[in-house]
Amino acid sequence: MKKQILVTTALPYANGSFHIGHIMEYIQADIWVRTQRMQGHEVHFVCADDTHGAPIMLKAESEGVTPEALVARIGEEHKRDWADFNISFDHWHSTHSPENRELAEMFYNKLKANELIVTKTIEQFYDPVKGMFLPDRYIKGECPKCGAKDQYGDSCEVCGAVYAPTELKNPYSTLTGAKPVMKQSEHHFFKLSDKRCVDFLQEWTQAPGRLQVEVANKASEWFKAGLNDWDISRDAPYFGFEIPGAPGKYFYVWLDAPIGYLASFKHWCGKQGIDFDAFLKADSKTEMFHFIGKDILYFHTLFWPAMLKFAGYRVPTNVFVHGFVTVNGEKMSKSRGTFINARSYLDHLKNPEYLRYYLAAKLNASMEDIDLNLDDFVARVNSDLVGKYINIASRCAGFIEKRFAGKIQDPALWAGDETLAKMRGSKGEIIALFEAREFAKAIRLIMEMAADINKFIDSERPWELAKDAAKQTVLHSVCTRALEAFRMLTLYLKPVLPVLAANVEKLLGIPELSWEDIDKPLSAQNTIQKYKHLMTRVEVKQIEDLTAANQAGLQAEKPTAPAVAVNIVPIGETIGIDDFSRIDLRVAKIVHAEHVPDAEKLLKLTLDIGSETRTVFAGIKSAYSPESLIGRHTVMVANLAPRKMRFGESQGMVLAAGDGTGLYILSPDDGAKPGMRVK
RNA sequence: CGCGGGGUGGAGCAGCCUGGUAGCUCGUCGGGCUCAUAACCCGAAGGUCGUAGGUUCAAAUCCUACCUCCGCAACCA
Repeated sequence: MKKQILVTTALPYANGSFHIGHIMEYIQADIWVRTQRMQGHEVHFVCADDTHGAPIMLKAESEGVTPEALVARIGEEHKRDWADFNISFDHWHSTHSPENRELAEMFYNKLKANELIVTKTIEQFYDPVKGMFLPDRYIKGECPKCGAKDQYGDSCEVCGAVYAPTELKNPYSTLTGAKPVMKQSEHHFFKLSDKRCVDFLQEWTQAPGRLQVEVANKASEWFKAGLNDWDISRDAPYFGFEIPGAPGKYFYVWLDAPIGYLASFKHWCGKQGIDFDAFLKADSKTEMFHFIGKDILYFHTLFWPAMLKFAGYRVPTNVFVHGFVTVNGEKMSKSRGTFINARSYLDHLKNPEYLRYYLAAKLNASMEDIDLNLDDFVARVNSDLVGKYINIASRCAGFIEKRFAGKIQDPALWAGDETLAKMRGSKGEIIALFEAREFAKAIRLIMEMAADINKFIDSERPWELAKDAAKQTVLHSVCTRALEAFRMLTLYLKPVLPVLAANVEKLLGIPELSWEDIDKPLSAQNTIQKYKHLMTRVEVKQIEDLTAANQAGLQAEKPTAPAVAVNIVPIGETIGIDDFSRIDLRVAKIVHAEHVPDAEKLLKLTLDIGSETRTVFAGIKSAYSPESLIGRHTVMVANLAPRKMRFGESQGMVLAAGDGTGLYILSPDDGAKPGMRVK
């Protein structure tokens, strides 16, 4: 029976370019979607840019453009990127669209009619200079426990203390440097704590066989803690949709983001003449799947199903959760050149199918992180794809083309071949693995078959048969069977490698392959074309260039960034000369510098100040390597009371300038000697 | 004791649910072959399956504790 399926991937936030983490999700979903389509199912695969919220508003402001212009520009870039990775989205929309506004308002009104919207007055930090409420991420201050400066409102990265933003000492807004004040505001909440929601979500998330077990476990943890109401409004100024009947209040970006799935689909329905309402109605027989990363589980397993349910729509059939991409075993890092964005991959590696294959060879249905190991990437692609799989065609197509005028042997002569029959018989297993998102298992199975065919060719020795006029029939048979095997391998790999498959279809002179074609072997109708390379190997050099370019790109970015946004903190209160002279500043020579194990921000410095040496822990790891500091002169506060830290005693403080984005230690002019007083 | 997921030959992974001589790809070494994009085929070396206990006739696999790595931590997006 033909299924009707709606598939989405998580909406990317429209404030930056795609990196391979985004692309991994799209590739995973795309392989799954293509598997379904090849079975003849009706699949609608949509996504959109997530465009609202304070960060986009502020980024647009800093660039001197409107938010609309910013998200339009990013949207165009996104579309080019996914298209170049052969992701088969039917439609790509934007949450800043008429459809989304209409749907968001409707959801809100329906939830309100269901008595699931409540208002409460809350207190929040407010930046009086900027005139806006501040999300926690824009507030910094001194740690209430250890006094470390420039800490965020949730925890201290120096001493590890955890606290609320209101406990920060000398808090300031990272936007203006102003001291934030507490201000009251009325917010709208979605009553997730309502018994109807809790009961429904309990049942929905814990239904056997629906969510991945890890996901269901995580959800049950949340139930134990109790569900809290969800704050869905934000105060102006905010880039988003104004809440109906609540002037100055806007929908929180996360409210309209998932609705954006439906907005995108609705737009697509309009173009295609599909009945949107019938597809989405509560008792619809259609299916709906969301591919997401583990970081946004909460939104997709709690808020979203509850919103759909109580607005009277059908709920997701399932939510497929994946882990994160690491590169060479670690989180992507700009300084190591492993922060690979989509465009730079394409510029250097050219062929998106390398990545599609590599990721497929590693992906499974769990939410484990997946590692892109660059050495392994080269080995795997070259060995599996080129050496094993494509090599089969390369070994045999030439014989058929040159010696048999491109015609394969009469199928009646090899119809009963057991190896081929066995390969055909794997169809069900392979489709099942793709559908279960066990791509790595499917690839292993397929590559095993490719290895078998290479062994077969090797044992039959077509190159020797070719020299013997009496053995032309055997030669014809061997090459024909190998090519038929190649055709099947191509079919099995088609969800992963759509472009390569299309080229193979041309080579073999066959129509577009779908799953049922497994039973339609090559025949006299097909003419094998002259073999041309279907895929070139990945050169190690290309990978080196990619990482080098990423590092170079980072260098180039640096000088421009601070120029746009230097955060000037207001001048402090006036002090007398007496106050100043109490601070004993000395020229210090950094005689040694080293990393502190387990410390995220600290370097341990040994300073020579003439009369003695001091040990100082400085929070400058992010900006300096120890090697680059040794031998330098700088300025330190010599009479600061020693402070015990987790890693030892810090006997002073090194002076450095910074605005939260960069960090620059001070240096005296040449000639200054350790121990000289600075005044 | 915040939560989740890992730790298997040099690298990347499978096996673990349903205990029973440790498997795949790459790399290394030796051999073969030459149709093919230095490819393919055969063989070898290399592992106390993170550590310590426990259950069992038998544990990579089940249980407990610990060590360690990665990621996450809703009222940020």
